[in-house]
Amino acid sequence: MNNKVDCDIRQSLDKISSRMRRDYSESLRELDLYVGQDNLLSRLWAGDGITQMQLCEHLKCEPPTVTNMVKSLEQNGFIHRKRDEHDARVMRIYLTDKGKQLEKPVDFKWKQQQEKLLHSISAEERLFLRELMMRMEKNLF
Amino acid sequence: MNNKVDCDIRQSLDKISSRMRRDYSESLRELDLYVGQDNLLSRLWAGDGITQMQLCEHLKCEPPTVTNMVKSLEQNGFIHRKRDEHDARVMRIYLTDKGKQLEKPVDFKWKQQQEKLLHSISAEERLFLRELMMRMEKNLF
DNA sequence: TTGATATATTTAGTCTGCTAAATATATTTA
DNA sequence: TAAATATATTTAGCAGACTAAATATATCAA
Repeated sequence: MNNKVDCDIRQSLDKISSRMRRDYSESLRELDLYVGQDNLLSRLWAGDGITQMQLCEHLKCEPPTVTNMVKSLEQNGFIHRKRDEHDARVMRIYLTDKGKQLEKPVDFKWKQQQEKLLHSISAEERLFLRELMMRMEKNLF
Repeated sequence: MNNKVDCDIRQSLDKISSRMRRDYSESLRELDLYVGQDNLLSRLWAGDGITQMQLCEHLKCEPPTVTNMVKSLEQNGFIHRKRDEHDARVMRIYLTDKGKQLEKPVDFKWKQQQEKLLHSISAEERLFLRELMMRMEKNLF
């Protein structure tokens, strides 16, 4: 096994993902969003009124991370929090109108970023790439 | 073009890299390192006495990031800083013995992580994967 | 030589992440 | 019912990463 190749794959992965994150982050600033917040909103666009724990699970991150993101999004008026009526430990997160209106522009930016990453890669190659990625995911989780 | 596939590739990439980062981070804590610091040290193992600007370029990050990483590594005794003799603006970074000794254990952990990611993927597949990644890199930079 | 510009680094402040510990509320069990 | 345990969230504090602005030193040009 050529170890140099393995090494380059990992390093490449790191480089690609950090660069994408950076570019995407910059692009999202035009919408007054920070990278990561789009993913949280994305879950809410699919249905809001969910709890912070559910957001944790979806974002695959820890509770304090959600607390901070939610706080920041609320301060910017994209969402609001309401305590659950039946369980006072639980906070439920709802979109504001301002938050709802972000769906289309975020989707556009996402697709733009997507196309930048993959434009030189054919449909068949994308399929194969996706399959390999899913195998890598399985290896990690 | 199937948009769902495109979407999954990006999301997959995000998931894989953040999970790897998390796992690797945890693994590095056994060596009293934080994720990212290994990469900085790695550049020094290839030759120390370089400037912070050179580290920036290698790590593809901004100067304040290097300032903070270097400060933390210095506080933990892995490196030390010395002002350049001919240009007083420049700080040069050197490994301490403690820093030098980390090379092998970090390399071991890196390989471990590498193998976890790729173990179900054959040599030919790795080659192809690497080629695709390099094309994606080109798309981004 | 003085003034303008360029370069290297630091400081301050923000966000995404994390862990550990605190708080508040629910549930279970003795 | 009271105490122990479980669950949801917050707080505090740290790291990587960023931008904008400050600082210090070099260089270049009039």
